Parts: sequence; C-alpha cells; structure tokens
Amino acid sequence: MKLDEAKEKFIQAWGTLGSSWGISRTMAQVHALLLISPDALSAEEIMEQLSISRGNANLNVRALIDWGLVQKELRPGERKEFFVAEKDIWKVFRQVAKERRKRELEPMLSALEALREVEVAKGDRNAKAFSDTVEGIYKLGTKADKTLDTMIKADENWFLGAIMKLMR
Amino acid sequence: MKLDEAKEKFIQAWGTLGSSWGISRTMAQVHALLLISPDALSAEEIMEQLSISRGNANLNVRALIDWGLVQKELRPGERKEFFVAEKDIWKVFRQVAKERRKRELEPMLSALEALREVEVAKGDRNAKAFSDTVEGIYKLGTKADKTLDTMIKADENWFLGAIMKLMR
DNA sequence: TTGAACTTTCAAAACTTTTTGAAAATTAAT
DNA sequence: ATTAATTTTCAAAAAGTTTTGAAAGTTCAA
Repeated sequence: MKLDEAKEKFIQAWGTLGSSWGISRTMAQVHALLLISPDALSAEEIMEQLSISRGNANLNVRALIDWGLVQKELRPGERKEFFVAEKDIWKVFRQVAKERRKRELEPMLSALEALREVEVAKGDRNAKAFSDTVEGIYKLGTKADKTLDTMIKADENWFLGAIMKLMR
Repeated sequence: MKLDEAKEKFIQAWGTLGSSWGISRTMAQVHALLLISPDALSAEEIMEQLSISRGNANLNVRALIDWGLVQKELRPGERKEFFVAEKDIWKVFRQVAKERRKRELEPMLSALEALREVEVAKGDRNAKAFSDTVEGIYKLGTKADKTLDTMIKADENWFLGAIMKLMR
C-alpha cells in the first residue's frame, strides 16, 4: 500500500472511531492528521489536507488543545501558528481518561449523591428498586473513579505493569 | 427528595451520560427507566412515562435488546410484551464492554493490520512517523483487546478482585 | 500608527440523527 | 376465517449538530 492511501485510510478510521465515542468526526480527523505528521502543521495545511474550511479547522484545533491532546508551536519570526499532537499513545490515552473523568464521571457521581438521599417509605417496591440501582451505579462509579485516579497519576511503567497483571 | 422527582433526575442524568458516550439520549433514558422499575414494563408504559411515540419506544427497546441489556418478558395469556432490564450493574458494564469490543475495537484492529504493511522507503520522515503511530495504536489496541477479553470472561468476583488490586 | 498576516467569531446553510404517526404486518383468540 | 390487539416499519418532519465563509478582531513588523 502507498503511504498516501494509508494515511487517508487511517484518518478515516480514526474519524469513525471518534464518532462512536462522542467526538466529532472532524475533530478526530484533525487529531489523526497531526498524529502522523512528524512536524507541526499550520491551519492552512490542515484545511488543505482535510478539505475543510478555516473556521472548522480553527474550531477543532482549539477543541483538541482544550482536551490537552495538541499544542501550539510558535516559530521565532513567524506570524503563523503551528500545531503538534502528543505522539505517545499511552499519554494520549491517559489524557483522554483524565478529561472524561473530570467532564463526565465526576458530575455523574455528584448527581447520584443527591439521589441517594431520596426518602424511602418502607415496603415500597419502587423506591427499593430505585435505591438499589442508584446505589449500585454509585458504587461502581466510585470504584471507576479511584481506579482512573490511580492510573492517571501513575507513570507509564507502573501502568503497563498493572495492565500486565490484569491480563494474568 | 420525592421519589418521582428523583426518578426524573436519574433518567435525565443517564440520558446525558449516554449521549456523551455515543448512545442516543432516548435509548439511555429507556434503559434508565427499566433499570429502576422493579417489574417489567410494556411499550405503553414506556411511551407514557417518557412521553415518546410508539415507534420511538419500539426502536429503542429493540436496540437495548440488541445490546443484550434488556429482555422481553411474555406473560401467559397476555398478548402484550413486557420489557425488563438486567439490574446487576457489573453485568451491564461487562456486557457493554463486550459489545463495544466487538463493534469498535475489533474492526479498528483489522483496519490497522492492513495499514501496518505500508511500504516504507527508508529515510522518509513521513513514513516513519506514520508507521510509529500505527504501531503504537495497534499495540495499545491489542492490549486493550486482551484485557477486555479476560475481563468479560471472568466472573464478577474475579473482576472485583482485579480492580481492587489495580487500586493498590 | 498603519496595514498585512493571521486568528477568531458567528449567523446562516448543509448535513445528520432522531422522532413521529399512520399504515402494514403479525399474532392469537374466537 | 375473522377480528381485534399488538408490534413493526418507514417516509416525512423535527431537532440537533457541524460546517462554511465572510466579517470582525488581533498581532506585529515596519
């Protein structure tokens, strides 16, 4: 397979994966493009390679920066901004875990805390089922939260080791 | 807090979480409703409680069945079908992991396999960066695949134990 | 300052996904 | 076989999301 064809396919695949994980297709494609670029790219280059508009490129690059997956690179004497992605895929994974934990898991846990305090008239089947479900999710969520915390803080080798253990 | 208010909030929260994970809001809400119902519900009851149309209820219930999260329940002498969700949240989690692995991870790995075979002219920076990225993702993906496989097959206690270890 | 080189914004357009509801299909009892 | 209860389908409508591109804003070198 030729490199250009392979690049194209990789960008498509990453975009598809992104959209089934609640990330916009284009954002994932910009990420893919930066992941396989040895050098930082300018807005122009991103627009051109993905055939997207300036506004769109700008929006998605900023979202990636916001997720901590991409950084601006300024070159002395150049007005233009260049963008470069974190290439270490384990770091990328950890960073995504960190952000999702903050954005989704923690708010969910706060919401559940409140719901645990619902008044339960004894003998009410509905209230019992409700409490049990909320409690179960809360417990699982709390465990996931602690696990992620440990994982995010750990350095790569620790994490690799833990995964190895998990795999028996 | 009153039970009805709490139910409402739970359904909303589950719907929101679902949509940031690529699951449609309504599908997650139907799931939430069934999770907190001690008894199986009919299509009518789902429509009514969530204020959605018959077609919509049918579509989403079937999607949940397809994901292995909900089952039909037939009552002798009743024409109507009733639906009941798996309540054990650990089982739910494992089932979702299983399905996503099949639907997303495996296809991604197949795609990457093909991309690993790209011809690399030596000394080509671009080709090098491409291969390194694909290789890195492929390795991580393979590890995740094995880990999920172990986890899915394991029984609840094994998994709890492993998570505990992970948490130090 | 000025103005050229760029980045950011945002309202409107395009596209995608979800929802509706009525018609068609299915089912089971009579 | 007929009917009435129920589920399923699907085309059209509504809602939601993403993209565009031109205008506004910013920055910096001269």
